[in-house]
Amino acid sequence: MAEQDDGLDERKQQILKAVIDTYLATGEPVGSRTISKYTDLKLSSATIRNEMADLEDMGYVIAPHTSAGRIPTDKGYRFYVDRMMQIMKENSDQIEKKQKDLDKREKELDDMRKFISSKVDKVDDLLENVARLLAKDTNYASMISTPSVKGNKLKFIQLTKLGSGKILLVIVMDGNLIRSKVVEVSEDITQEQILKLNLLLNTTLNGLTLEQMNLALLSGLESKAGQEHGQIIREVMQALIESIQNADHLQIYTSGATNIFKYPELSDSTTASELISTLEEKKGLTSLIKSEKDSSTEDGITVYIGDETPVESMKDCSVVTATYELHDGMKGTIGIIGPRRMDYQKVVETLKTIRTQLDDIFKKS
Amino acid sequence: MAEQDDGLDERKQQILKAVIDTYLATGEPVGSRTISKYTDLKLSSATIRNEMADLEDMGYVIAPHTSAGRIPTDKGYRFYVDRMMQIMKENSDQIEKKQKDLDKREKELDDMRKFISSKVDKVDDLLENVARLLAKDTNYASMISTPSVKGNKLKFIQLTKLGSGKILLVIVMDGNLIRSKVVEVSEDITQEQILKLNLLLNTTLNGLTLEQMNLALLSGLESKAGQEHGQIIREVMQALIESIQNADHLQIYTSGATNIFKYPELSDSTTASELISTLEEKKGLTSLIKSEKDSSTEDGITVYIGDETPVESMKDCSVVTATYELHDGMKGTIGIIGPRRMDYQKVVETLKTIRTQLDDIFKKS
DNA sequence: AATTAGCACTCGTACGTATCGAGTGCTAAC
DNA sequence: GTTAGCACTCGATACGTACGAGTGCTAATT
Repeated sequence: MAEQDDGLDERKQQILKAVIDTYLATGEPVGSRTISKYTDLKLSSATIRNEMADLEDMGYVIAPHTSAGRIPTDKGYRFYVDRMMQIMKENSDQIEKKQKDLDKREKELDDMRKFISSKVDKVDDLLENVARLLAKDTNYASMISTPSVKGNKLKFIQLTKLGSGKILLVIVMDGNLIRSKVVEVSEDITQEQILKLNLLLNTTLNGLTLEQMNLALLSGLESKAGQEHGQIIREVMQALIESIQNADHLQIYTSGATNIFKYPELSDSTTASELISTLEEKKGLTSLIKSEKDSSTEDGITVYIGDETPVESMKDCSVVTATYELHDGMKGTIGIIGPRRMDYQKVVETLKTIRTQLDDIFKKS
Repeated sequence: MAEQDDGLDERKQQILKAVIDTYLATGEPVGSRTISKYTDLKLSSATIRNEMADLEDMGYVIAPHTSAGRIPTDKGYRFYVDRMMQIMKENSDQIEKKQKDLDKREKELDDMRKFISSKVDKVDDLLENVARLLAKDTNYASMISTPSVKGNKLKFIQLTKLGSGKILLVIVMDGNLIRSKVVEVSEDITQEQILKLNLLLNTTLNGLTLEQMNLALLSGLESKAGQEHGQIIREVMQALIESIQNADHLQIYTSGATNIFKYPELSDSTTASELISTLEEKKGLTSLIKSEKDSSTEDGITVYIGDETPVESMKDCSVVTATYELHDGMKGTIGIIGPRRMDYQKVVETLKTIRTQLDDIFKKS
């Protein structure tokens, strides 16, 4: 009943929640009268006013100008996200939500299944479509990164003579990921040489992860093979090394960038332009992709509010990211980018179900 | 001296050109006084006014409101592009342009060379970078499509047993384009079967273009192979057929979408949103990709002005496209999307040099 | 002591009016 | 055929007023 951590007593919390909830819905500063009616707590606007003044002093809300209602500050949002979303989770307004959830999930699953059928060699398409789906579903912008394959095990390497001076190099990894390349060599290589090389490579490298094939191992292999087979082999090995090192080239898909125009606070032409640029260019998004550990929430979902985001151009946004897992520790990142006043609850939920589904898909393949 | 086609005498043409030129530069309606000073034709503003009134009657320019200057209509732009740009080409203001051109081209060439070094298996990266370059260079939005490989000849097909129930399928085409896929089959196939199949496929299909491998040929092959080798083979063939038919999946890269914010007439939030959406989604851009023939200009460069563009959301834009050639008739399309008042001359020139460079790169590989 | 009613005050928004100036069309003079 | 001159139009800009939502504070109420 009395003061809790952060000095917010029960009632202040309720009022803060009310402010944020209605602000999320309307996007406009919310006044004391509104709350006095909206909530079940039977309090007059005057009382609310006093409390809100306190909340403002404590930095949870702010009034854009003297005679306007209050809007949440980043601190307010943070409190809301950290403290209040779990409470809601356990709470009881799920009667109506259950049904909605079921419908939505059903639809999502359906959409997903369509793309599962198009199998593994189209991971790219799958991810792209997931991004699209997310964006359409949430009305925010979405991004998704291809999972790292660094931890993937090598299944099979094959060199094939293609014609004069050209050799086809194919690398197959766990999860049926394929990388292929045509290598041009200065001299011809004999059929026999290729066969031997194939054998050597497969016996030496098979089952290793890309990580384990460090430079030392590979260049050791290169010189060894070169000793036996000469200069051309060295060229081939060099190409192989390059291929393996480039195999992990991370890709990022985005969708729904234009959703930001649905939120006036982001529609201003320079803000929008910068935002869309970073979404288009993709490079800037890498800082959102998570390394193993820093999953701040237990379930690998992170919420960045306003300035907290590592991406400069998203200072006026909030970003929610989740990781999905391929198999052993290979992670990709999904992200939702929207206005500060995004529906955090819905986004977190959506992200969770999508993540689960992706996990399932990849585990099967 | 007298009336030419379209009823525009020499002087009217000069005035029209002046209007358009200064409007391209400023983006604001241009008045009679401005032109009277700007041009070398020694005419008072009053005379210009009369001429401009005529031009308005004929539909080449329009006044946004009573007391404003004139801006070009689509018809005006069209005339400008069709008639006047060749003239300028031959004209003499190239003294200053030459140097600028040289610098620019040099820079472009340099940038290109960097990416040529990264060779053919990165066509995608190359094209993406060309798009970026174009966008940065012109300050408009750019798009570029991967060339069709329908006309590409098959060089090599290879099936490899990968493990139980899995077969690696690799297709190599002219220009070292590779498509690969892992095929899952219900039963194991023997090593011997695979070798025979490899032989059969290569001897039958080698040198054919993807186009020539029509369904009839392939399914004939399928049943023939199936007869000899049973059910599993049929599955493999089926996968092959799919692969070949999907091999030509066209990709489109875009860049600089946010450049449109540099032009107020496109910055309005709904216009911008629609435009950026179609650039982001890419699907809508396919109508810009050209079939062989309809190169309206001799050199395969097409200029769409305003409503002329086949893309709905670009009604307020102009679009200039060019085709580049891989080798035998395989074409890709480059496009620039900007405001009606785009610098047509510069864009056409830039497009031409880029196209030439692309042609060169691909001819070498 | 906490809550509430009441009220003066603030400030953003909408709207009407006045002013300004760029540019036109037209007429008459050259 | 060209140009000077002038009345006129109309968007843009600035300013003043009215309105209303919402506040903060004080005094009354429970």
